[in-house]
Amino acid sequence: MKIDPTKNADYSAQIAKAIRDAIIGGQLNVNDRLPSEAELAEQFEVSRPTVREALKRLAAQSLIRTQRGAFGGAFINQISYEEAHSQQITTSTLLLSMNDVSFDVACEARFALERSCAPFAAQRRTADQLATMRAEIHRQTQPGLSDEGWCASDVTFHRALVESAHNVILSYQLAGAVEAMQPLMNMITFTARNREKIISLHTDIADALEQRDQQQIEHALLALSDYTKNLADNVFAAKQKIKTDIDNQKAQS
Amino acid sequence: MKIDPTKNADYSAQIAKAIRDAIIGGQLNVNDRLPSEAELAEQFEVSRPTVREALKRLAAQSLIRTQRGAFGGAFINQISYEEAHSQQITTSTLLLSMNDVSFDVACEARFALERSCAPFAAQRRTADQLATMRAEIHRQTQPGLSDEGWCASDVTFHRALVESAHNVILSYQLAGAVEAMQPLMNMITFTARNREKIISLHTDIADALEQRDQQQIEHALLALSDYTKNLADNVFAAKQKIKTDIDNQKAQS
DNA sequence: GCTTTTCTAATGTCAGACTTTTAATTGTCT
DNA sequence: AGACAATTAAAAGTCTGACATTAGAAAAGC
Repeated sequence: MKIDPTKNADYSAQIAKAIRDAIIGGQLNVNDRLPSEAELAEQFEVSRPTVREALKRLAAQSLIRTQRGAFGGAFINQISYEEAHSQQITTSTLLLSMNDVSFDVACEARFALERSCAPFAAQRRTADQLATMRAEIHRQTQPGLSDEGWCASDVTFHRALVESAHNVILSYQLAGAVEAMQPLMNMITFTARNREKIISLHTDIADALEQRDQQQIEHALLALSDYTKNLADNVFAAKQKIKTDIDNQKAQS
Repeated sequence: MKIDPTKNADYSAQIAKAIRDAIIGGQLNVNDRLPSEAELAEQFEVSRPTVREALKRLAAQSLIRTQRGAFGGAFINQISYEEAHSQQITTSTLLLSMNDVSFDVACEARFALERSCAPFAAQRRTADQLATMRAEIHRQTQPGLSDEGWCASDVTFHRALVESAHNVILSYQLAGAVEAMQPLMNMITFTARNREKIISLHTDIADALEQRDQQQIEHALLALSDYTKNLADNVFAAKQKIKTDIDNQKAQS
C-alpha cells in the first residue's frame, strides 16, 4: 500500500483508494483492525489529518467503523443489507432527481424490476407478508390518511411484496427501485390520482399473491404501471394546458 | 443547517448529514457552490479540519467535487449514471463477498433481474447491440481465450442485452446484478464449466433477441440460470468429496 | 485588442497540542 | 479469593496556526 508522492494533490483520496482496494481484494478482512492513525500517517508518510480525511472517506461508504479509546481504532466493517439498502436508495434518489429522467422510463423500469420477483413471490409468500399487504390496503381506505401517510403505506405494501420472494439479493436490488422511485412518483401524481382505483389494483395484487398465481401478479403490476403512466400523462397535459392558457392571455393583453 | 453541540463526537458526520440533507431536499442545487471551508467552519462553529472531514465524506459519495484556486471551492455534483454505476458495483461486490450469500440465491436474483429487461429488449433491440453480442460469442469460441478474457466477454455480452432494452434506469439497476455477480459466479464455476455449452446458450439468447421473441429470451435466460446453478452444485459436490476423502484417509491412518 | 504577469482566494498539507473516550490494569476492601 | 473502585494508557476527536499549491481574475504591457 503506497501512494504517489509526485502529485501534491489528494493524498487522502489515494490512501482511501489503497485501503479500499485492499478490502475488496481480500487483504483486509471483516473486523480486522487498521493501524492507528498515527501509524498510518507514518506508513504513508503523510500527516495525521490527511490520514483522517482518508478514513472519513471510507467511513462514508461504511467500509470501516471507528471506535475511540484504548484498543479502539478503525475496523473493517461488514456491510449489512440495511446499510447497502440505504446507500442505494440515496444514490438512486439523487440520480433520479438530478438527471430529469422521463417519467415513463422511470415508471417502466420500476415495475419491470418489481415484476421480476413475481415467480418467487408466488411460490414462497407467507401469511405474514400477505397480512402486511392487506393491512396496508386497509390503511389506504381510511379517508383521513394524509398524502405522506399514503406514500409510506404504498412503500410498505410494495416492500412486503418484494420481501415475499424471500431472496435477500433481490430485496436489496429492488429497494432502490421501489423505495427511491415510489415517493417520487407519488409526488408527481398525487394531484391526479384516484385512491380507490389504486386500492383496487393493490387488492388485485394481494389476491393474486394469495392464489399464488404468478401470471396474475405480473398482470396486476402491469395494470398498476399503466395506470401510473396514465396519471403522469394527465398531470403533464394539465400543466401544458395551464401554460398555453397563460401564453394566450399574454398574447391578448 | 445546525449541529448538535452537546456531543463531542462526530461533528464531521453531523455536518456531512446536514449538507447531504440539504442536497437531497433541494435547498442546494447542482453546480451550486458551498461556502468556503473557512466560512463553513465559522457557520458550524467548528475548526477547518473538522469541516474538511465532513466534505471528504460527501466527496466519497460523489455528492460534491472540489476545485482549488481562487473562485474554487466545493460544488454540488451532478451524479452521473457512470458514477452511480461504479458505486453500486462496489457496494454489491462487497455485500456479496462479505455476507456469504448462497450461490443459488445470488444466481436466482441475478437472472430474475436480467429477465426483467426481456420485453423491452425484444421490442427495442438495435442491430448494434445484436452485433456486439454476436461478436462476443465469436470471441468466446476462440480456444486461446484466457479465463479473464472469457469473464470480460461474458460481462460485455450481458451488458449489451441489458442496454438493448434502451432504458437508462433499468441499465443502471441491472449493472449491480450483472457486473458485480457475473465475475463472482465465473470465479466459482470456471473449473467446471463447459464453454461450448454456454456459447450455445448465449447463441440461443442472441437468436431470440434477433427474432424479437420475448418468451424465448426469458426461456434462454432461464436455461442459462439453471445451467449455472448446476455447475455450482457440481463444484460444491466435488469439494465435498475431496473433504470426505481426506477425512477417510485420516480415519484410516 | 491580445498576451503576459501579478494578485488573490481557495483548497491541500503539515506540525503539535489538547480533550475525550474506553478498556485493561492495578489497587483496595470485604 | 472475589468484587468493586481508581488509575493508566492508547486511541480517536478536535483545535490552532501556519505554509504550499493552484487557478481564475484583474492589471500591466505590447
